[in-house]
Formats: sequence, C-alpha cells, structure tokens
Amino acid sequence: MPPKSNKRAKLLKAARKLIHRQGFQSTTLADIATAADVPLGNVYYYFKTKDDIVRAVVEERTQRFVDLSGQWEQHHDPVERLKCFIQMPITISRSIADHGCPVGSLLQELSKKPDSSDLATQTLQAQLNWVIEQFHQLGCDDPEPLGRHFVASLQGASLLANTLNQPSVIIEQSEQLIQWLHTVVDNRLSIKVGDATGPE
Amino acid sequence: MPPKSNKRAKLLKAARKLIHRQGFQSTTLADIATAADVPLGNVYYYFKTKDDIVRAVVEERTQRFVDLSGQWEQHHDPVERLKCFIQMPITISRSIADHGCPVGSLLQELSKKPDSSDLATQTLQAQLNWVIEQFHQLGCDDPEPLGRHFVASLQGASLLANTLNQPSVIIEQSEQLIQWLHTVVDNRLSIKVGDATGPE
DNA sequence: GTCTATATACAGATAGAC
DNA sequence: GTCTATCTGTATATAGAC
Repeated sequence: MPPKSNKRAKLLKAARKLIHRQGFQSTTLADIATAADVPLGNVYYYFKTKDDIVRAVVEERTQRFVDLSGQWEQHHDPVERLKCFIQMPITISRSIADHGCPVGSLLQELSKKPDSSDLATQTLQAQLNWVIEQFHQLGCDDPEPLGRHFVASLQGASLLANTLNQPSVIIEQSEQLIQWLHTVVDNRLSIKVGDATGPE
Repeated sequence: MPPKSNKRAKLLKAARKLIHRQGFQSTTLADIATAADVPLGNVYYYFKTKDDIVRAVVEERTQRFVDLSGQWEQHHDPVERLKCFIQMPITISRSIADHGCPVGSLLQELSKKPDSSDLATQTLQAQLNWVIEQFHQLGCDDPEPLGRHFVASLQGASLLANTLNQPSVIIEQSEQLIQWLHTVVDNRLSIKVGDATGPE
C-alpha cells in the first residue's frame, strides 16, 4: 500500500488536460509522457494502448459526475440540484470558451471513431439520465423532452461560447435556462393544483 | 471554359462527405482520392495541402448557407425565414444522428487546431449573424442573446441526437424552439403596443 | 518497475516520367 | 494535366537492459 507510484495518476491528469486542449488524436503519447514527466517507454507499463488512456479519462470523468451529483443529493429540492448542474459549466466557462466543453468536444471526436460510440457518449448519457430523473422527481408528466432540452441548452451554449471565445455566453444562456426551468416548474404546479389525477 | 476537368469538384464532394463521417484528421488524402476516383498524386495538382482541402470544404459550406439564406428572403416575415433555418437540421436529421452536425462537429475539431480558429468558426458565425439579423428585423430590443439561444438550441439538439442516435430528438427540440420563437414574438408585440418609446 | 533504443506502420508531400 | 513511385517525418508500440 505504501510507496505505490503516482505515475499513473500523473499520466491520467496530463492526458485529461491535453486531450481537452488539443483533442484526442492530436495529443501524442509523447506529449502526455512529457507533461507528466514520465519517460515515453514507461507509459506502456500503465496503459496498454492509447485507446486505454482515453477510456480511463472518460470513465474518470463519468465517475466524477456521479460523485458530484451524489453530493447534490443534500438538496431536497430537485430544482436546487439542477441549479448545481448549471453551475458546473459556469465555473469553467473560461476553459470552455478556450477549448470547448470537455465532455461534448470529446464526444464528437470519439463518436466518429469506429467501435468507440459507447465510450464516446458515456459521460453525457450519465448526465442526461440524471437530469431526466430530476424532472421526474419534480412530477413532470413528460420528463424526457425536458431533460433533453436542459442538457442540449448547455451543450449548445458551450459550443457557442467556444465559437465566440466568450465565457459570458455561458452565463447569459444559463440565466435563460434558469428562467425556463422556473416556468416549467410553475406550469407543473398549476396543473397539479387543478388536476385531481395528479400524484398525492 | 471547355473541357475543364471535374476532378476538383469530385475531390471536394468526397472530402465533404468523408470529413463529416470520419472527421478531418481521420480522413486521409488516400481516402479522399479513392472515393473521388482520382489517383493520390493527382490530388496535389488541385490542392497544395490537406489544410487547403478542409478550407475549401468550410468555405463551400459557408457559401452554401449564404445562398440558401438568400433564397429565404422571399419570405417577408423574419419568423418564416427562421422557420426555414430550423428546417435545415430536420431535413438531415438522420445524418446528424449518425455523424453529428456537419458544421458543429467540424468546428469543434478545427478549433483545437493551431492557427485554424477563424476557419473553424466561419460557417457558424455566418449563421449566427444571419439569425441575429432576423431578430433585429423583428424589432427585438436585444437580438443578440435571442439569436445565440436560437443557434445554441439547434446545436445542442444535434449533439444530443448524435449521442442518442435518434433523429427524433431534432424534431422534438425544433418544436420546442418554434414555440419559444412564438412567445418571443408575442412578448415583443405586447411590449411595443404599450411602449411609446418604441420604433414607428 | 523503470527507461533507452528501436521496430513498424502510415500519412503527407514530392519527383519526375508521360 | 495526369499518374507512379518514393521520400520523409512522425506516432504507436515493442524489445530488452537495468
């Protein structure tokens, strides 16, 4: 347990950063090795192939989201949890304006790669499922389209912020999304109040 | 003027298709040459470098949008023109579900390439400017955020349709966008009616 | 576990005959 | 203008010493 090397972690961290900045294909193993301060030949002790590295990066990102969303469970109101979700891209809006959404841009690249489509969509799928679950818990009759709109809005905002190189686009569109979220919740309440067939 | 070879056009067409399916970096000149039925060495007579090819593809796409939007001028109502815009992704929704938005996915890839950011964003910038102009002509006080929301919604929908491999996501989100468009127009009218400082 | 040196493959680009 | 053969660089991956 003790002197276990941290080289694998250093490689993963370097890979995550470089893949976000340069894309997967443009990032060479030599780039990653140099950034992690590990000799090139040693990389293969930790990862059999380059594909193994990107798989580890994606799975780490997915796990990170699972952990984060777990923390958000402390909020009893799903609306508050969804606002936590919106806060994510706002926090890294500078980085998104510079290099795109780390989830969305890698998804686009990997989805064009043969035999990688499951891996490609893994993180966004997890986010989408979680978001839909929140709308479900809010008692929305049809949570799927709402969840898709929610996730699509943020992905679209990220792409546009990247296009214009303006982090403010993320903030601006997030505000519009929060307004939309409130109208959705308000409509649902008014329906529930007047609808004897609703839950409770 | 007479027997001018069509090889350049065939190469461009093949490049457009392959870049959309495989991405720019994964598409080799040999791929393009084979698909266009042109010997590899002959490609360089028409395009100095591989970067020249992708530049031509992007500029062709931008020009195509300019031509299309020009046709839409026959509609006097900007709302009708915006609906024409929405119709674009719907028409190719199967293709988007399979390979992503041809504009958005190439943008993400090129924007990570050094010295390509202007080219990368060219087509989406043209679309965004045109959309904003429509909201401006509608008399909206603040057309920029509205235009960004409009474009972001469709890009987000395309990414999600690709993620889920479901063309229906495009249709579904487009319907939500049209509803939103109508509320924007209705609000603008009610404000204009009650606002003595408005235009006219 | 770590690292140097290198094998292998392939893609962009060029030379030069026709 | 067209095409074959090939050069050159570079990236993944491996061999094998330590």
